Order: sequence, then C-alpha cells, then structure tokens
Amino acid sequence: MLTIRQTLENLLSSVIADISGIADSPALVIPSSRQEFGDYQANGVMSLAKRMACKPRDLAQRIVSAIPAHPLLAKAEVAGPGFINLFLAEAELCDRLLALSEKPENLVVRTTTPKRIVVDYSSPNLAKEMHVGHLRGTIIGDCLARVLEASGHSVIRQNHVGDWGTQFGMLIAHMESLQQEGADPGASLSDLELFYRQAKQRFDLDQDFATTARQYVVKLQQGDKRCLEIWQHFINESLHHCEEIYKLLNVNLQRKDLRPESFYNDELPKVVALLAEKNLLQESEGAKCVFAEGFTGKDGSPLPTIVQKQDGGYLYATTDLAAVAFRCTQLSAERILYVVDARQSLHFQQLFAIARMAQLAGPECSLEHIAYGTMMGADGRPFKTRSGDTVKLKELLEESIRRAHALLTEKNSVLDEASRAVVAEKVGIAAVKYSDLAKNRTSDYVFDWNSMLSFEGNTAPYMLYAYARIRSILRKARVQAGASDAILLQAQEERQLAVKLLQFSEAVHAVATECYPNYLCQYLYELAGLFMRFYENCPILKTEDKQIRNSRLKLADLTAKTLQQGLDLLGIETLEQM
RNA sequence: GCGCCCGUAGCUCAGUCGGAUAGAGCAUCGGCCUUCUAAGCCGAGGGUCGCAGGUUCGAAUCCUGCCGGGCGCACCA
Repeated sequence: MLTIRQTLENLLSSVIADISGIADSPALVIPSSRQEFGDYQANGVMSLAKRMACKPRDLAQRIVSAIPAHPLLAKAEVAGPGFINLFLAEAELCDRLLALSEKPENLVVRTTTPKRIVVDYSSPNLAKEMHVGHLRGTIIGDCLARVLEASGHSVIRQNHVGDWGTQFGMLIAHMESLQQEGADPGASLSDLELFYRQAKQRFDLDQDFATTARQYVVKLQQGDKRCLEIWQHFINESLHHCEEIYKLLNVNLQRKDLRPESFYNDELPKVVALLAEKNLLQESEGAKCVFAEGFTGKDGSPLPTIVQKQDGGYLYATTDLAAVAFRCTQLSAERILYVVDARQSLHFQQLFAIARMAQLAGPECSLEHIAYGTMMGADGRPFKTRSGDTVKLKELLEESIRRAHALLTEKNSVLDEASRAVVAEKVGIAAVKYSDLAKNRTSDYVFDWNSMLSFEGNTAPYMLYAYARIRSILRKARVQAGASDAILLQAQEERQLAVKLLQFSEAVHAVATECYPNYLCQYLYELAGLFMRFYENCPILKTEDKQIRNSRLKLADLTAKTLQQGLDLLGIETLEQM
C-alpha cells in the first residue's frame, strides 16, 4: 500500500527514466500549490530539461503523453514553464475512502523499510522537579515515538534520567543535616525544588557544607549503604513526581523505559579504556580527553571532549558514549534520536564524532540530534516567573487547566459541572501540548499565557471542537436503510475534504522522516478547516437524499477518525463533547 | 576569536529541502445563528521575506559580504 503521492511519484519517475535514460531524476510530486493546478503537481521536469538540454515544455509534453493509464489519475497536463499538473480520478478517491472507512486501522500507511529506532527523550534531572524546560523535549519526543511506531517502526523509548553526580552529594548532605536537626525527611521532600534550592544555596555559600557534599558523592560512588539508601529515597520521590506529570501530560513513558545515568556506571571505565586502546585518548591538563577533528575552543586551540576529570570522575560525555554503545549493540538500534535542547548541539557533534571514531556506532546506525529551541518570556529571555524563578511544569499545567475551565464556563458549554472539570483538564493539557508541537521545533519561541492558552485559530481546542461537532452529528445520525455505500463528491467542499483525508499518511511520513511534529499539526489544522467549510456548506442530517446523506456521514466519520488518530499521534486525547 | 541558530504583516508564527500570485491565527473593519455545537464560517485592509550583491528559466529558501538578535565553546548536565 502506497500513499497517493508515492504512487504518482513512482508512476512519473518510471516514465521519466524511460524517456530520459536518467534513473535518478525524481518527478518531485507534491500537492498542488493552488487548486486550479490540480491535486498534485510534478516539479522535476524543468531541471531535467536543463540536464538534457531540451525545452522544458516539450519534455513535459512527452512525459505527459507517455504516462500509462492509471486508475488514480484522471488527467495530467503541462502548465507554466514545464510543470505537470495532476488531477485525481474521483472514482479512485471514492474507492480509497470507502476502504479506509471500513478499515480505519489503515489510515497510516506502514513503511516498507521498518527500522529499530531508539528515541531518547524527556530525561529530566531527578535532583529537581520538572520545570517548563522539560516540556518540549518530553512532548516532542513522545510525539515522535508515537509517529514512528504508527508508521511501522520498532521504537525503543529511553528515558535517560539524571540520577547521578555531584548534585546528589549535595542533596544527601542537606538531608543528613536536616535529620540531625530532627526534621521529618518525608515532609522536607514534599517540595523537591525548594529542597534543591536550599541545598544549592548552602553548597554555594558554606565551604564546609560543600566539602561534606563532595565527600558524600565519593561515598555514594563507593556504594556506601546509608548514602545509597538516602539516594534511592530521592530517586523514588522524584520518579513518582515525574510519573504524575507524565500521566497528566498523557506521555507514554513508563518504568521499563527508564535507563538512568547510573545504569552506565560500570561501563564508564571500559569506555575510557576502549578509547585508549583505539589511540584516541590524550591527557591534557590532567584530564583524559579525546580531540575530535574540527572542533576549536575560545582561543582557537583544539577543543577536547573530557571523558575523565583530573580527580578521576567521569562526565556526561562518557555516559553518553557508553549509552551509544549500549544502544547500538544491546538494543540493535539502526537510528538513535536524541530529543534534546538545541543548546547542546556542540556536545552532540562531538559525541557523534567520537562515537564514529571509536566505532561505538557503526556506519549503518544513524545518530541524530533532534534539537529544539528555548521557551522565552515576553522579554525575549528564557521563560521565568515574575520573581525570576523557573516555572514548575506542574504549576504551568494546572494554570492551563484552570483557564480552560473558566473558558468552558464562559462558553456556556452543554456540559454539567462534573464533566466540565474532566473536559477542562483535557483541553488545558491539549492546549499546552499543541501550542508547542505546532511550532517549528528548531526555533526559540515566545511563551506567554495569552498566546499559549488562547483557544482560537490553530490550537488544540479548535481541533477538539471540530471533533466534538462531528461526534455530535454521528450520535444523532441513523444510517438510512436502503442507501448504498457509495461516496459522492459533488460539492467542492466534499472533494477537497476527501483529498485531504487521503493525505494523512503523507503528513505522518514526513514527521517520521524529518522529526518535525508541526507538519502533522499543520495537516490537522487544514483538515479541520476543510471540515468546518464542509460543515457550513454541506448539510448532513437535514439532507433528504439518502445517498448524499450517507456519503456525507461517511466523510464526517472518516474525518473524526483521522482527527482522532492524528491528535493521538500528538499525544492529545479527543473529547466527545465540549 | 571560532562555531551553530535566527531575522517573513502591528503582534505570534507557518512556509516539508529552488517552483506558479509568500500563508495562518490574534488584533482592526464588515457580513452570517428560529436550521447538524458561533471555541465556528465568509469577506476586507495589512509584506521591498533585515540590507546589498551573486547563482538561474525561477530565490523567503542556495552562495558571499554586511547589519541586528540568540546560543555554545575544559573538567556541571
């Protein structure tokens, strides 16, 4: 099974290969930029004509004449300087829609080249509470994992949580001293963020405390029982907090997906040994480093990647190298996606370079940094509260839910109070997720409550509303006896909606290949928009003609299913009523 | 100093890798609810795609140089 685009691309490309004798000249079939140009257009002819030194329009005409009859294609014509405009056959559109209507599980066409893909995402630091900085990585990664899975790939989620290192010595030291003062440790951990801040403050201000903290790090690494106990307590508390957030966010990360930094502890000396063995290791200023080619530091000198500190401690580059090896060998990954803040791009460039040099990752495994930009405040600086603190993710989400609730009340929703609370939660969460996923992940973006929690335009509520409207119709509808199963595309709105519905897979595939969730949002927004126009102009329940009524019901139903699946791939739950 | 990213409508953003007349939402103005949920639909105004060159049939997109902004660059992650 292929998408329409793939089918047309294959069809035209083979004609082009026959005529030109050039095998690698793609037809470049894309959806048409304007309606009068048909449903799809082929852009590849003009550059091909250049290579063949002939007139583009003539070549286009030869290609058009040579296209064999195909049930999908009603008409192909040359246009402009050498475009080929492609018009789809209505009968085939109807057949495909009917087939999907009967088997909505085929809405996403599965890839013919499935891979084992590791998606590393969320990966919060367990010493602190999750804050807004964790939002993007968590939901973008979750979306990509869902999309890849739905496209037929084998996905392995890896939540590479930070559960090790200096900061835990600090926390343990603070905990110990609180306990000596007789404080209740459970109560002091009720606010992890506050606890971390207090510990950090003491660490920065109090030399003795800092020394003690460092000693605890060593004891922890040596496996001191008491330290491990306290550490484990922190980890459990923190994980519990993360899981609450994941649940609220509808993020599909579970305990089995956890692969904390500490998991790689035993591997770290081996990584360093291996680097030494491969002659990649150099000592510089007492630290063990790898100098990968092409990296320079501030003063223009070669930039090292430190894998072992002067004091013998390991760094995150070391852990990441161990993780690459584990993922390639133990997990048999063919593609590894690191959904991490764009500010770490240098780190990943170095990491990937070293992983290749040391052959920790073979050439068959693709290593990709799926970078995303920073969430900024209205002042153009990283998003903070008015008092300058980081915003806790939980508080952000709760605020969104509150606002959604207020809006539901204001809109005179048909819902009673109890279900309104449930719906407000879904809408509030969906709004936060969607407004993020709908943006190009690579750019920084300005966050402010008004735009993030706006419920108009290209937003989750718009999509959810479109879905709820359809469901409302479907609940009221009775399929008319005696009506045939045919789908009729008479009105312009019907045809446009139909073509869009059949393009769902194309959007999903684009996300799977390029890892931009906003492609899917864009698609869903356009789909919802076309449905709204269809809804305004093509009455369904009020239509007497049974054939038309049934056909429109099928279109509406398929739109609902597509929206539902599409939103699900974004990690957003649909609602029957709003 | 070197490197990466960015600059598109008053504001917030798209623009899937060079395609035809650059698109949305918000805001502004004007229409559409006794009729399937008006969180909606239709329409209007609003652009020298930072600036200047170059490449070519064609550039917001590629190249060069400027201007402006962000981020990163040795023992944190």
